[in-house]
Amino acid sequence: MPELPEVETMRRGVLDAAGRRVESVTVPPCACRPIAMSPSQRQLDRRMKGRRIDGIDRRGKRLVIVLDNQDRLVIEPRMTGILLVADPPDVDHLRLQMDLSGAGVNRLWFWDRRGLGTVTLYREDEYRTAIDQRLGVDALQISTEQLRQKLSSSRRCIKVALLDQSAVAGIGNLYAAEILFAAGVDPRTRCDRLTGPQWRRIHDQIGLILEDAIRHEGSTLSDGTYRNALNDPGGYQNCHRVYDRAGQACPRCRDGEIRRIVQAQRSTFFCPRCQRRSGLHSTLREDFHSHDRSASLR
DNA sequence: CATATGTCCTGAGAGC
DNA sequence: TGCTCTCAGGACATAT
Repeated sequence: MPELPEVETMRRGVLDAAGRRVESVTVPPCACRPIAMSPSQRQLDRRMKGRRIDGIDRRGKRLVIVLDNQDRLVIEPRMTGILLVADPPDVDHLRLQMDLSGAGVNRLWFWDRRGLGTVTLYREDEYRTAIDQRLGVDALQISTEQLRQKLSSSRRCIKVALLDQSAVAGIGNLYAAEILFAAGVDPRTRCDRLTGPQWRRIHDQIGLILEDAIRHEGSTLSDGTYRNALNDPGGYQNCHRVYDRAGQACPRCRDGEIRRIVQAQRSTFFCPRCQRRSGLHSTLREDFHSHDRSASLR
């Protein structure tokens, strides 16, 4: 389920494509129905052929390929989409192929088992209105004050609000759970009841957890779907402390059990002992956070 | 306006 | 063994 760390890993994995020219954009023969693509493959090919790739950016969970005429190809991996320069896990779910000029990395593939991903080519002004203005500040760029300003008047639970891409872009279900655990905040806390220190801890942990996950090249869950551009699994799944660990002992307090609840039709995992609604926290909790920080930087 | 719910999709795993 | 059912959660459309 690519979230910010996985998409950032994809971006880094295909950076070699920058500076090359697009030779063709095609849909490989595959058994699946086509993914949502706009405009059509024929139009994509026509508009991109011969263009130089000026940059490969990321905004939240979206990968943005910037062409020399300032058109932008936006790839949304959603649940199972990945970008590859190596051979794909199978050829049955290849959705798009981009052939590039030059030696070395001269082919990019978008592979997506479930096919919920999308590929869209925007002109510069379309990109501004459809992507730039609709998405919140990237989770790695947002300040504590910006985060607070966006969410502190909301009545939603903090876990649900963190998934709102128009507030802050890049956090999904998995990292929301890990961030709130590290921040010691109960995921059911309403945004408008969070204290200043809680907002600060949440903001700190957004940066620390996401950066740590990027260092580990993202999370490859038990279904093995997520891969980096070389088709290698990530490593951050071994660092998860609450996600998909219901019933296991809490890695911090050891006594409590990780609980699974459902919020907005999505699983939330947390430790009821370590994650409190109250803004007050004990000395023990401070120890937890300083320990947490050094662990994250390891 | 803010917030909540339904929908798409495929394959893994559970239960019988 | 093979069938049916449920679930995973990204983003958006529609409903409240």
